[in-house]
Amino acid sequence: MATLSEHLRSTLWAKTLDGAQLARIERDVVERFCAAGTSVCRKGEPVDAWVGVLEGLVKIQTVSADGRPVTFTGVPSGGWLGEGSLLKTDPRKYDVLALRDSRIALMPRETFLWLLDSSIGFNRFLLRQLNERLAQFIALIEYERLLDTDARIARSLGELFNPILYPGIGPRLSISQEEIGYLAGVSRQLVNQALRRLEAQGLLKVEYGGVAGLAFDALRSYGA
DNA sequence: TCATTAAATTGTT
DNA sequence: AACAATTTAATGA
Repeated sequence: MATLSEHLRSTLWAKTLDGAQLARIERDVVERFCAAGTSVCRKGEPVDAWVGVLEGLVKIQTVSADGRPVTFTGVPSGGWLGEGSLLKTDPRKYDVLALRDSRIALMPRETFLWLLDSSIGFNRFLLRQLNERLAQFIALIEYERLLDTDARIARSLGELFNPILYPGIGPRLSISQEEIGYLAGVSRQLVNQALRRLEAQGLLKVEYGGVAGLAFDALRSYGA
């Protein structure tokens, strides 16, 4: 199993840092284990760290007034989240839940702000990530109104394979159909049927415990 | 290495 | 939601 240090060095943003910067990151970032089903951080808490997913899968969601959970997006290995909340002083506006046993990295706010002041490469990474996320949420509104099961699942998978936000993903995504259901907000049965239809269209391959060979672009624009 | 068992996941109703 | 079939992982000979 890769160490925290190895994980940090392999992130996109760390590649642009010099030795001294990297040394401070490795000193300040702490690792936390989150078991499947437990929360990584909760809505309403003060935001004191940038959150990275070293291994595993988490989802970002809020709970609506009538108690119905609404998932915004999933974040797999290699993803980082919460930079928006770190730049403001408001409490966190959403829950982050671990869908699987996950190793989580926490970069203290102070370190995050220091990096922001000292590394152009880090700023470039953040700008790219914020821009990508914005596009993602615009697309989300579009699909929310379509309410088509196949399209929602295609979009969810397309997000999880977004190479800009989540560069650590390989050609295969290990995710059960049940987990896809949680992310897309549909039942496992519908996920199963939708996956078969998507497979029939050549957009992906259904495998045991995961999906492979995804046509990333086609999935993201599915139904459009 | 192989056989057996348990656990996880999938496919169907 | 429940059930059966399938795949993987774990165990021990």
